[in-house]
Amino acid sequence: MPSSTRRFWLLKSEPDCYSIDDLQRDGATFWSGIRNYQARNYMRDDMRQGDGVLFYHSGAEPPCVVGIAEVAREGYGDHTALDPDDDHFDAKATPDTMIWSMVDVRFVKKFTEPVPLATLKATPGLERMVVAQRGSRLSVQPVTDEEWSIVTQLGH
DNA sequence: GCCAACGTTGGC
DNA sequence: GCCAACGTTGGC
Repeated sequence: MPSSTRRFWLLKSEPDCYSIDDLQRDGATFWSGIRNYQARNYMRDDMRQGDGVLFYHSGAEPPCVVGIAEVAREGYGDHTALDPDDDHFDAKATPDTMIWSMVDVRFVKKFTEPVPLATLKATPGLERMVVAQRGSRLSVQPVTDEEWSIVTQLGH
């Protein structure tokens, strides 16, 4: 795929842990703590600066897409894996291997209308969206151009 | 709080 | 390499 093509993603976060309001306050943040290989691979290999990100609140009532961010820095080593005091410490990670990767994301906008999961599931064109699939636990997900267009229109 | 779905681990 | 057991995620 040409590097000029902008792609789209969905990042999950529990709002009690890190919410869209936290990102708005911070402006940007490093997306650390991902400890799933598929999610890691997307961040390490596929996410490009400027890619669009749907910010999703999991564990919220209701769970919903709450806004937009963008990739501000492409994949690099997640240093929190090296810190024994960190919740996401991984004894297998070393400064040489790192193992885990993260990206930086920058706040773009908060939706005026959050888009609940139930709406995603009920909206034509979003049937195949990863987050709408039963048992979907992946916290970093690809989003198609069409899905991005529909969801960002729904959210405003 | 329940539990289905999923990813990972480890015995064999 | 299989697969049962386990821990975690996350909707409901």
